[in-house]
Amino acid sequence: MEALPRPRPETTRPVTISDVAARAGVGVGTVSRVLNGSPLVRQETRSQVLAVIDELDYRPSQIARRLSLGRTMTVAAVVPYFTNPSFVERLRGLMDGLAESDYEFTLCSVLTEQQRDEHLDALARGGRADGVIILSLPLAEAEAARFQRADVPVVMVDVAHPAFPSVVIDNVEGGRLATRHLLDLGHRRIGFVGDPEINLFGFTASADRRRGHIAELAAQSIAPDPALTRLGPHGRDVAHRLTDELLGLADPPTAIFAATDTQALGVLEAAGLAGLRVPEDLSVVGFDDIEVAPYVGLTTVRQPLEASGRAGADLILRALAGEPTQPAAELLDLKLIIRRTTAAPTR
Amino acid sequence: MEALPRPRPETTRPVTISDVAARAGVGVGTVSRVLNGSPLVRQETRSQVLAVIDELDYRPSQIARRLSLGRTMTVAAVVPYFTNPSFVERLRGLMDGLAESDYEFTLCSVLTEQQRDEHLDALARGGRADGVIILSLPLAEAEAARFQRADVPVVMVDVAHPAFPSVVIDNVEGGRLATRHLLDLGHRRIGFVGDPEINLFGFTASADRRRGHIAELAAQSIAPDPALTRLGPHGRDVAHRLTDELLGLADPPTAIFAATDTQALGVLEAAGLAGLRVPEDLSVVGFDDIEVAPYVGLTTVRQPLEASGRAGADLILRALAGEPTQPAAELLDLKLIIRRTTAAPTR
DNA sequence: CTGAAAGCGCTAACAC
DNA sequence: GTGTTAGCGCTTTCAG
Repeated sequence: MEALPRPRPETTRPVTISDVAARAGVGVGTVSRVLNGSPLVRQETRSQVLAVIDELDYRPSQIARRLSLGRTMTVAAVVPYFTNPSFVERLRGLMDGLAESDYEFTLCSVLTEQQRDEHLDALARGGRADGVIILSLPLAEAEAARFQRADVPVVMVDVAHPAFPSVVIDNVEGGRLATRHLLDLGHRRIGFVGDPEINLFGFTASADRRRGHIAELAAQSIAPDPALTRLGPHGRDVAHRLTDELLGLADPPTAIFAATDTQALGVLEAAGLAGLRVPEDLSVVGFDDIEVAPYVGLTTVRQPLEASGRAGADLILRALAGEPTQPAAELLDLKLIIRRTTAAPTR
Repeated sequence: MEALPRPRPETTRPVTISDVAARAGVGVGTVSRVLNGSPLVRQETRSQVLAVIDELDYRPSQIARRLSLGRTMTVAAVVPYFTNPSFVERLRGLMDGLAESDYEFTLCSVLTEQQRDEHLDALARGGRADGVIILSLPLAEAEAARFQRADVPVVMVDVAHPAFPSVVIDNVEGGRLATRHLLDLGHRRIGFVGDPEINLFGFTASADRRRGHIAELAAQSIAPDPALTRLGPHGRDVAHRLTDELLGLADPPTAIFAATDTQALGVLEAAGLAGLRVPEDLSVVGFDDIEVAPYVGLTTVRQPLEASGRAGADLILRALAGEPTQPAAELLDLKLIIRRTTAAPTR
C-alpha cells in the first residue's frame, strides 16, 4: 500500500496540534498549555513550542476547541428585518463591540415567524452560542425560561424582558416629544401613521409611540380623532397608501407623525405625489433618525441606534465574562432633531 | 459518592446521540444512520429511533458533527463596509439564497486592511468555512492560490478573478450609460466625483465607471477637463466637499456624474447648500440605485444588487454540491433609471 | 442491517 | 513542569 504513488497532494492538510507537539518534541498537552497561556510551562519550553507553531504556521481548530471546551465561543444576534436601516445601524454597533472580543459573531436573520421560532429554539437549547442578543423581539415567558434553564445568557435590545438585562428607549416619551413639537408649531389636526397594534412579531414601539402621541394631545385637551390614525404593516409603501387615505379626508391633517422614519419616507412620497409642499402644506415628523433622514431633511426623534448595539454587545460580553449582571433596563436618550419637514400650519 | 445529594440540576444537559441510542436500544451508529438518511436501516428500526428522537427532543450537535465530518457546513461572506446600502442589498440576496440550503452563514465584516487580511488568511487555510463568497475585494494571486491549495471553493461578487466563478457588471458600460444620458440632454461640461484610483482595498468600480465616462465623452469629441474630475475617499461627506470644489470653479459643470449613489447624495447635498436647484442648475446622476435613490428622485444606473448576492449564493452552493463550475464571469444587466435629478442644461 | 470501535483536534485531569 | 490519556458528540469503517 505504501508503494502506491499517491497522486501529488495538491491540497494541503491543515497542521494539527500533534504535528506541533511532535516537531517540538513535547506532548500535545504542553502545546495546548502554551496555546492557552497556562503558567505551568517552563519559559524555555514555551518559546520552543512557539517557534514551532510559528514555523509550521499552526492555527488551532476552533471546531475541535469548541467541542472539547463545550463552549461555542460565539455570540448570536437574533434580528428581524436585518436589512432595515435601523437594524443595520444597531448591527454595526453590535459587531463593532463584539469584534474587540474573543467571540465570533453569528447573525440569525428573522423574516418569518418560523425563522423566529427556529432560531430561538435552537439557541435556547444551548450549544449553538454562548450568549444571545435579541433585537426588538419580545420573548414569551416559556422562551425566556428555556434560555435560563439552558443557562444561556441573553441580552435584549430595543425591547425589555424582566429576566434579562436590556437596552431600551422610552417610546412613549418619544411619541410625546414628536407630538409636542407639532403642537408647539400650532398644529391641531395631527395624523398618525404606524404599525398595527397586533403584528407578526409583537413589536410595540409603534403602539407605545402612539400612546405618547395621544397623551400629549390630551395634555393640550385635544381629543384624538380616530379618523386621523392609520395603521398598517410596516414599510414605506404601506405608509404611502395610508397617507393617501389621510390626505383624501374631508378635513385632512396639517401634520403627520410617522412611527418610524421608513414610514415617514412613505408619507413624504405620498405628499409629494399629491402635490403638497412640505412643510408648507404638510408637516412630517418621523422616528429613529436613520441615515437617510438628513438627506430628505426629515424632522425626527433620534434614538441612539448604533449605541444600542454596542451596549448590547457590552452587556453580553460582561455576562459571558462571568460578571454579575442585573436584569435591568438601560434607558438610552431620545432627542428631537428639527430639520425641514416641519413648520407652522398655513391653513 | 452516589449518596451525595447533588444540587438540583437547574440547568438542563443537552441530550446526545448516545442517550437516544440507549433509550432506543440500538447503537449510536444506527442513530447516526437514520439521522443522515442512510438507506441501510430497517424501516422498523428507523421509526423506532425516530420516535425516541422525538420523545427526547434530540438535536444533533453541529459542533461535533463538524469535527467528525471535517466540514464546517458553513459558507462565509467577506464583505467590506457591510452597512453600506449597496452591500446590505447584496447581503440580503446572499443570505436569502443560503437560507434555503443546509449551510450556515457567517459574515466576515471588513472595515480595515487588517480585517481583510485576517479573514482571508483564516478562510484560506480551510476549516473555517466550506465555501467563501468574496464581495468587491480584489484577490491577490497568492491569496487565490492559497484558497485553491486548501481546496476551498471561492465565488467572487462585484469583482472578478480568473481562477473563480464571479458575478459582475460592466462598470465601463455603466459609466458610458450615465454620461451618454447627460450628453443627450445637452450637457457639455460634466463633472465626475468618485473614488481615488488607488484606494485601500483596490476597488476599481469607480475607476472603471470613469473610464466609461471618458470614453463616452471622447465619442462626442469632448476632451475631458481634468479640473472637472474630483476623486476622494468614498462617502457622502467627501463627495459633498469635492462638489463644493467643482461648484466653486470659474466655469463650473452643468452636470455631475457620481460614481455611486452615496456620493451622488453628497453631491445633491452640496448643490442644495450652494443654493443650486436640481436639475435646473445642476444635473446629477448616480450609480447603483440603492434603496434611497427613489426618495431623492435620483437618476442613476441601476445594477441588480440583491440579484448579485443571490447569484453568488447559487454559485457557491453549486460548487459545494460538487457540480462543476466554470471560473467564468456572469455579467448582470445595467439599466439607466431616469428620475428627477437630470434635465437639459439651462446655461 | 446493525453494533462496536476508531478517530476528528483539542482540553483538562492525572500521573510521573 | 510535562507527557499521557480520557473524553467532547458525531460519522464511518469494520465485523458480524
